Amino acid sequence: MAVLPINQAEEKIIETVERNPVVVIIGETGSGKSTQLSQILHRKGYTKSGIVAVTQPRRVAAVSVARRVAHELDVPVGEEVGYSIRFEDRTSERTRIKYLTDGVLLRESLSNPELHQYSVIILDEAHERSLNTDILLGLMKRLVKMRSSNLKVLITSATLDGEKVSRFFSNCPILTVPGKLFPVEIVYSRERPTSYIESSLKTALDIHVREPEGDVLIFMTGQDDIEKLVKALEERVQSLEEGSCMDAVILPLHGSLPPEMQVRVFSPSPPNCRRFIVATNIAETSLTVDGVVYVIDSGYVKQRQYNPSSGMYSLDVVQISRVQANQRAGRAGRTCPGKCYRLYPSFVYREEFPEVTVPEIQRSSLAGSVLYLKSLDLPDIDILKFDFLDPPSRESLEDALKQLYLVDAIDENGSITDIGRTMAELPLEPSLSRTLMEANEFGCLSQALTVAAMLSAETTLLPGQSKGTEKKRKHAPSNLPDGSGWGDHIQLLQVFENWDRMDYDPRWCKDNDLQVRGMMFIKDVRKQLSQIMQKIAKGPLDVQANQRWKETQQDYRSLRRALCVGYANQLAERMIHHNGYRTVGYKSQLVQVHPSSVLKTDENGMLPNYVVYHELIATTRPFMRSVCGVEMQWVTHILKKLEKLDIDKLSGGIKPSNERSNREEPLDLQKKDSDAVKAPDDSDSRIRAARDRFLARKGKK
DNA sequence: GAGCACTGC
Repeated sequence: MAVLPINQAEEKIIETVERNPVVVIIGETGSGKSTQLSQILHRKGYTKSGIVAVTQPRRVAAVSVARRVAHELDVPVGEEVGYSIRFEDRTSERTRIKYLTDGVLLRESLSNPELHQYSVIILDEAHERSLNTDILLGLMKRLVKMRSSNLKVLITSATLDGEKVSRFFSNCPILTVPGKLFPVEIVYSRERPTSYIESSLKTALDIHVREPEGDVLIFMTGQDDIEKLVKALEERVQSLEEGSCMDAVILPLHGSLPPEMQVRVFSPSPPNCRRFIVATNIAETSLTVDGVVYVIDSGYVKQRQYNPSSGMYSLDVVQISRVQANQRAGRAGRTCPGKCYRLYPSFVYREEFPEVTVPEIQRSSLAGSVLYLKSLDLPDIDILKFDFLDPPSRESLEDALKQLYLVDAIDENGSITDIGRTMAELPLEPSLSRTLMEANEFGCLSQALTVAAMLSAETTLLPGQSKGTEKKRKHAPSNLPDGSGWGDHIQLLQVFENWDRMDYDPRWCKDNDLQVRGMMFIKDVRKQLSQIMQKIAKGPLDVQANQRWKETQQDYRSLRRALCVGYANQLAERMIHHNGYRTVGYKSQLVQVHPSSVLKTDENGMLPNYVVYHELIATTRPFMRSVCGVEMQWVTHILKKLEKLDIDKLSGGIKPSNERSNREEPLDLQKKDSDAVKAPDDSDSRIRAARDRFLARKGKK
């Protein structure tokens, strides 16, 4: 075994850990921190009093690092060294070193808040700042105070941002371990490109003609641009004079590519052939492509962000951070010295790029996380004052409280209810966990379990809709069910029921353009949810997928009613005379049913008066994705609750009077929300009525 | 009448 940089620092690490409850360790790629830290502590006897836990943000990483360590210690996986990820617990009573995803550790701390079984907790890759890591950071801060005598916490980061983490943990020491990357030469563009597809194309061809062998990794923002660039590159490479340079293979790489296409990047390039990999930021951290010597960095990334005042997500192309730019450049120096071409001038990097990426906790809806924290019953903790490394905005926390109140997870004073406690046990977002509980009352639990599982992995439906085949598919009627007109949740239910009737035959998935792996995952999720529901009910429940499909009434009334209760925080009301909707409970927004929806109009061409939606997403316009028609009489209860809603009471009765009135205006100005997608102002009813008439006329034409 | 980056329990 080669000696890694971290082993040379072993003594220093041990000494520092023994004297301090928390230590920050900065180690670049190749330092060996993920595999060696746990072993160093194991050798020093830290596994005698408990388990050494190492968290990872991703499942594959947890598994592969655990395997590696087990191999180095020459033990079988699952014995002294094990791992635990969702659906797969490979640990035993003998396990001393345990790798796990941060989500699993969060679940464990729900049933065992002090995490007694662990003597050391290592939060690895903390610089990625995943939502779960950020919550764990806050919990660790409390935990080291409670268990100061018998718990060590190590936080590792790949960037020099350790100062901030150190300050968060009362100025704990920072150790730096060198990495093992080769030098990467940075080449900046002289000016900003007018089109970065063009610019990438030109740079890629320059490399191909002038530079010695080595693969090229190009970072783009999304599938569309990737496909355009791949096509352009293929044409241009072919037109190059034969024999003037080596051959070329061009490979796209992004998340919606089927797995068999993704793994193509792992087979090495044939001799005398250069590979061009055109990728999203999936190649930044999740997938490591070997053989890359050149990186082309567009300087942009597509990022999802949540606007708490409208309840809407948007997917925006934004500038990357300097940390991200360096991470991308580092991909060129893994096997030998490399080169990184940045398609932007150096002053843009220095003066415009933010230092670090905005952490996920400041870009997401926090309903689920807030419910989780409430269910931990942390004494004397007001959720608005929870100690986050980077606190989310007050607005975002208040939005979470409002959502939780509407689904009965907290009462009007902001205290968690029995319903909320049960919801927190389920690994689902609040709307779906609430739906399951209500469905259990209405006798349609088995159907709701299916819907919840399907929505947990929704991307599996109709994959690989490439532009070429799309038109054909539109005309070829799909064999899949249509939700009986009630919308997408019902369709998802019917799809799974059909598969169940085929005894979960993988061929059926293929015949219907459904990804087999995705559907298997859904089956696992459904099973897990069923087990948790049975545990909560302390007895057997009817959870068979197809228990009563023959008798199912065509209107799925009970299920839709359960969905209406669960999605009380995601309700929309149709405008008079046309099929646009306004959101209820948020700053009123004009939204449309997404065109991919199977929701049907009635004989007059009208959609239901009320729908609940799974998600609001602003792309070219604001859309509701996955909708379900609900009945007026179920909605009145929600409207009454909205009237009673008092956000100050919900936040714990503290009126932050001055602070709040001072802050609200500037916050609105700063907000980078869907103002870009201009929804008409709905405040004036006369304007609204006029617009309704106008749109209705337009509709008739 | 549109098209979504990436994770995770």
